[in-house]
Amino acid sequence: MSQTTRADARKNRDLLLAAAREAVAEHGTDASLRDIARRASVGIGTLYRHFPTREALLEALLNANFDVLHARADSLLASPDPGDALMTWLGELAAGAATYQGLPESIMNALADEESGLHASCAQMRSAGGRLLERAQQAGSIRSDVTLSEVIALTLGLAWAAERSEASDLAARLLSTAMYGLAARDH
Amino acid sequence: MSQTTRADARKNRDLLLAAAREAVAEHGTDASLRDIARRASVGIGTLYRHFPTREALLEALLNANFDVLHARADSLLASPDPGDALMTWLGELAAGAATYQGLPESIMNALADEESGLHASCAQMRSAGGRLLERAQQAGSIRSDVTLSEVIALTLGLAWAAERSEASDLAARLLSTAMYGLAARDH
DNA sequence: ACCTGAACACCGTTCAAGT
DNA sequence: ACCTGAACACCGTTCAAGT
Repeated sequence: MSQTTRADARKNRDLLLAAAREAVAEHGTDASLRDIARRASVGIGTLYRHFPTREALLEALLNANFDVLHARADSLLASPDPGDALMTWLGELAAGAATYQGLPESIMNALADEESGLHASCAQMRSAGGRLLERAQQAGSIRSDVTLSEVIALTLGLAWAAERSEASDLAARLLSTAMYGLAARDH
Repeated sequence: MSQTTRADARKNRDLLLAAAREAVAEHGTDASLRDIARRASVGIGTLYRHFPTREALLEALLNANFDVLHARADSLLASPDPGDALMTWLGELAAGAATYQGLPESIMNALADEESGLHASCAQMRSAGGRLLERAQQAGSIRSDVTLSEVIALTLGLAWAAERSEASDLAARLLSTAMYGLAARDH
């Protein structure tokens, strides 16, 4: 990353990331690390030197995706309907988690484990959603007794379920159903 | 199983099941098969002879649990409130799926894969829930556009999410929230 | 400073050899 | 009919030896 990085190291890092992207696309989040090193034509030790854990590798892989989700949350914060804004964002979270097989699980695990190399990214993502949730609750469109962690867990749980299903729109359908459950009612 | 089974084979089967129960309780659904054979003081080949796949072993392990769930569905079919009955049963499904770590995933996979040794048990369980869902929909307490597979996927997804969380009541909380979403509304 | 790959301790699964 | 465990092809992870 820094400008003092040796050119060969920098190149290996890039090769590893490209190989990882391929392998994870094919085999999901728990793709073989050995296989990734092989694809990158690099020793397995080199992979470990650049990415000490699988989660650190995933973090590098998903960086851009998290940034997009974060930016989306910020822009949705300015949209007129707070309830719709949250719903839209959760839908994008679910869609993003469907990028790679096993990703909902990786994110969920990372949120629960502060030591995970993926924790910071995920926690930041969650916080971004938190602002949308607060706004929706203050606007009275979402139940006030519901927690940020619950909303995220719900969304990732549905994304997880959708992974193991032929119905490609399952996540969206389940999410929209669940949103009815999250809606505040005045009776 | 049959009465012509040799006594030693029968004994090994029982030893394997007891060992599996222990190992799965400790390490979840993907406990090491080798470790199970070791705990049973049996060759790894013997495990494979009795249970050709991990799913077949799980099936034997979970048999009784599925029977209970099935019976519960039947008895709840006679309860006065169809909506409550479904909710209660789904709650018990979620609780049952929390028996072993990884069980929601095993069930979900089995439902999606007809070749799985666990498929029949799970499909039967799902059907039992189907009768409760139909009744609740005919009574007008559950939205009619919702599918049996969706309701099961929703429930297992929430049970899965609850696995990775400190809040022990998360599954129940999420499920009750989701049930609001499943409720039919007359406005 | 970085890279390599052998080495270690595990897997799941099969199958020839035994009783 | 059933049991055994060596054998095979994989893992993740570490670390001495190299440049």
